[in-house]
Amino acid sequence: MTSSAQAEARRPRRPSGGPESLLDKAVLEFNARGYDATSMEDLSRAAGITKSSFYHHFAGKEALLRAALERALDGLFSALDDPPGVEPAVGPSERLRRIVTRQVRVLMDDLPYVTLLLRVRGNTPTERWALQRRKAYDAEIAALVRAAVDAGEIRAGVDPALAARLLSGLVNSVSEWYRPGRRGTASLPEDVARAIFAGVLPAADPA
Amino acid sequence: MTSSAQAEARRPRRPSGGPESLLDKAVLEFNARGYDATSMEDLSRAAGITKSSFYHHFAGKEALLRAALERALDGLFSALDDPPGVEPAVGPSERLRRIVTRQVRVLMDDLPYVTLLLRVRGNTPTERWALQRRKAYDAEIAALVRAAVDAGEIRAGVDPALAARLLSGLVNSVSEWYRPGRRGTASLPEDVARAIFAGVLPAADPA
DNA sequence: GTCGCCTGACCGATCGTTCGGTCGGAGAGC
DNA sequence: GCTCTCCGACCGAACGATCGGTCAGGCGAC
Repeated sequence: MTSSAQAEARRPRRPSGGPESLLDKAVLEFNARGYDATSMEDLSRAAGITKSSFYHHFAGKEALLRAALERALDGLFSALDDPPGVEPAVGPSERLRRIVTRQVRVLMDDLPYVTLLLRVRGNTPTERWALQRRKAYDAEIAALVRAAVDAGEIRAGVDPALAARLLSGLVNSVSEWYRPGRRGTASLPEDVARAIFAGVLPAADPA
Repeated sequence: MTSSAQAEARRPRRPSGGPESLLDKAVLEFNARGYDATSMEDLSRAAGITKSSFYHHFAGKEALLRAALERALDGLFSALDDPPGVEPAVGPSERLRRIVTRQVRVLMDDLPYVTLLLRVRGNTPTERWALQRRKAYDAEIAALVRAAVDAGEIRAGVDPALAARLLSGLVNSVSEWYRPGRRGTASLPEDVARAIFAGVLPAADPA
């Protein structure tokens, strides 16, 4: 670094803020109105530039969607593995508990991106590609649930396929109401995990 | 009935099948592609008539949505009350259990309509109206959850507001994967209720 | 004839996208 | 220090396509 200008040079000359900032704003618009109902003019207005300027940073509307879904999927799959340095879980049930808490955290951190992913319908090749990757993720969860049932860690009579669907539904539903900055959400990942294993409305212990 | 033709006369001269059949087909298209991404031409093609013929039965696209959402909301609210002749539940917890099972049944019976409702974003006055009615429904559920916690029927430490959201999320997630005609879904309403009160993955009893 | 149902042709508006051109800061040459 | 050139960011105008919706009329049953 011969001068500080080298590091500072990343600052854009105009107020757009670069592709990352544009993507952030676009995803918010997509979530507010829905992808199809959001026009390129909506996006450029939210970004403070003209429609044609937007095409200088992104190839088109679908490229924007692709970039957003990619980020969401990467986040999701990162929840499958323990962070480096952590000793592996003892059984499938404990592994599931860790995944659930991590997935909720991903959902909270990348809320707009994951929300967008969860609403994809499959209208375009990009959307179908995302749907397929999401299906692969769900299959991993389902396999773990099956392993936990087979290991005898789960009460007899629970259908693994149904349990896996309800588990995903419960976890993902957080995206429909969680908003960052809410008080009392620091324990949300653990709260959701507790709801999975003990019930959303567990009966009171007989006093 | 002076002749058998009288009963048969309901059969249309042309293949449309009347407003109800049109609404059924339209809702299926809405769910497959999303409301905004579905054009009136898609709808008329699915119904086997031309676009302009469609306007003979419905005032427009939004009227179609309104009729569908109305049906979904009526179904939802019908789950709040016991059917006539049934003695009332003893406590809020038992009342919640009955509502959950009935709501799942409504979801299974009117799957496309409820699915459409659960995806509404609020872009038009009709959508905002539906969102408002749905919010009122959720408030009823939340009040019941609070009552169950206050009555001491739920394990101490459970946050009523969070529990109500997770409950709705778990129940409504059924719409994302349930398809009529699946085997082993006769017990689904009770299975979901069990997951709410005992957990999606309840720990095995120590043998 | 009349009425219910249906049709093809057409409307203005808006869609995602493209294109030619403007603007201003950065770097090179002197 | 002062030009000259370059280039990335930006813009206005317009493209063909498609959108939701309209309209005047045809056709068959009663």
